Amino acid sequence: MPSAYEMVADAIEREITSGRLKPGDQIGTEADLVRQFGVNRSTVREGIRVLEQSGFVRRETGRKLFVCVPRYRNLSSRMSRAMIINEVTFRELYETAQVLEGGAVEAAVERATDDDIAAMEENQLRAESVVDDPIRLADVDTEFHALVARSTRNRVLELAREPAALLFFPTSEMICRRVPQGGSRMVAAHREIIDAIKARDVERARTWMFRHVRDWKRGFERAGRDIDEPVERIFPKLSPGASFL
Amino acid sequence: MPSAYEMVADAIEREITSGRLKPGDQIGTEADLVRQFGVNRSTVREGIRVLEQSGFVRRETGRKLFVCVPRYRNLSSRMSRAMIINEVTFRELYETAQVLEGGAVEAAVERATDDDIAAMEENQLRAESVVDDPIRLADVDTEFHALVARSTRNRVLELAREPAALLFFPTSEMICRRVPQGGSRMVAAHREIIDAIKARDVERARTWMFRHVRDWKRGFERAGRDIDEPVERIFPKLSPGASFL
DNA sequence: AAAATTCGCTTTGTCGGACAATTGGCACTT
DNA sequence: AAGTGCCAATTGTCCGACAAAGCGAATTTT
Repeated sequence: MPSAYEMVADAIEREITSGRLKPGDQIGTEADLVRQFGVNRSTVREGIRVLEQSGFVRRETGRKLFVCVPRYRNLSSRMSRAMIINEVTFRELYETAQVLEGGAVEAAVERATDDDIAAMEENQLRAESVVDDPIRLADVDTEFHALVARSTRNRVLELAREPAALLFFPTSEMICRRVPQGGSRMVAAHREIIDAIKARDVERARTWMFRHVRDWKRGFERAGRDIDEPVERIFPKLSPGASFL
Repeated sequence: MPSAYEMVADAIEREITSGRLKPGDQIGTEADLVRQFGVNRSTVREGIRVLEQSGFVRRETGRKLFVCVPRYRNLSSRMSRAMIINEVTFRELYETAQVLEGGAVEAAVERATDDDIAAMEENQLRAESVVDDPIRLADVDTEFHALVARSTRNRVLELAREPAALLFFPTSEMICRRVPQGGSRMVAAHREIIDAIKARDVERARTWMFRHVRDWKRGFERAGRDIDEPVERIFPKLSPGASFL
């Protein structure tokens, strides 16, 4: 027997997943829902919290409850935190990065538009200008990979890599900070990858992405870390600068 | 300024992510939290709903609030629903499946234990026995891929594929039902994959996984579907039989 | 008349208290 | 010691209330 607040949340969620409520639609006020479901406002509010947390509805600055397309960021960030608690190791992260970034760059070679490439070039300019600033460089690197992923025009793939990607940044930052020439190698790899995408050269793109990710692992090892160590609290907090996502 | 219930949720979440509260630990009663945070019980309860939905805490049949390792199933299923609402296409699903299942089988070749292989063999036996029952076969197929993923000993990779995998099942079922000999081809492919894993033959494993996934797409096409069609409501409900996940 | 301001209504966030149902633990019985 | 029944604790839900913040409309100002 599901409790009342669960029924409220489920009922509204069904309205959304079934398409009867579409993104952008407004949901009634709390008082409306009270009347609609015949439960107390406290109960309605608990149901709303569930939906809000699920990402199905959003409230904007204390007002107006409206349906929204669940933005992945929420879910991804929660998955990232789940991974931390589960004490996943750097090795797991690395291996997954090879698979996902390799797959992403392959699809990007196939589908990247001129706009996508322009965005990467712009990113590259910024990368070159902050090559000696570990924090900024790690941030730019994270963005670079997100740009590659977006170029795939594949939201499922983009989504699949995001939880892990959120954990890339903090480690990248640590690596850039501790490994001399890590920055220049990174920028050089990006250059090759962009050129390979431009030339629609899948093999070259995969090769350089592979090297780039392998460098990332080597940097991690040279920084004196054990790759079988949990990524647990290697970093202070989750990607403070990844605001562009 | 964050609202009170958010502060409660954040505070408890920090206790968990920082490691001060460990999985299995009990969190005080609602009354305790009321005293601890100096807010009303309704407020505490809203905060608890948020945490519960995030997967950080769980309540067992109306009692005892305890910290738990966020189990991915919740998050994955939510991501799947998000993908449906975003109207991802079969093509996106297919492309991602190639990347992820290919990567998974490669890691599985490297790390599968005897137990893993035994589980796959057992799964294969069941597959052979239900080769003409589309629903059961699709269910067994989903389990097969989950077994491969588990063999990787890579929770990040396992997690990355799960949201997409939850969408595989319903389409598999449709394909098995509509394409004659789809079942036998599937069983044959599984056989090859298992043998390749046993033989630690990466190339063969990748090749057959690739064929297997490609068959899946072909089945989809032969069933008269357009692969650029949103997977929206191809299926009635989300994986009713995937209880083993 | 157009723009700015003020006033009031609505809605949210929070609070305090209340009650039935369920559960856990404890004392009591066998 | 094991089983049983009672009491206290706890949860789910409800009711009513209030301050703060936003929105709209009426009003005032330019």
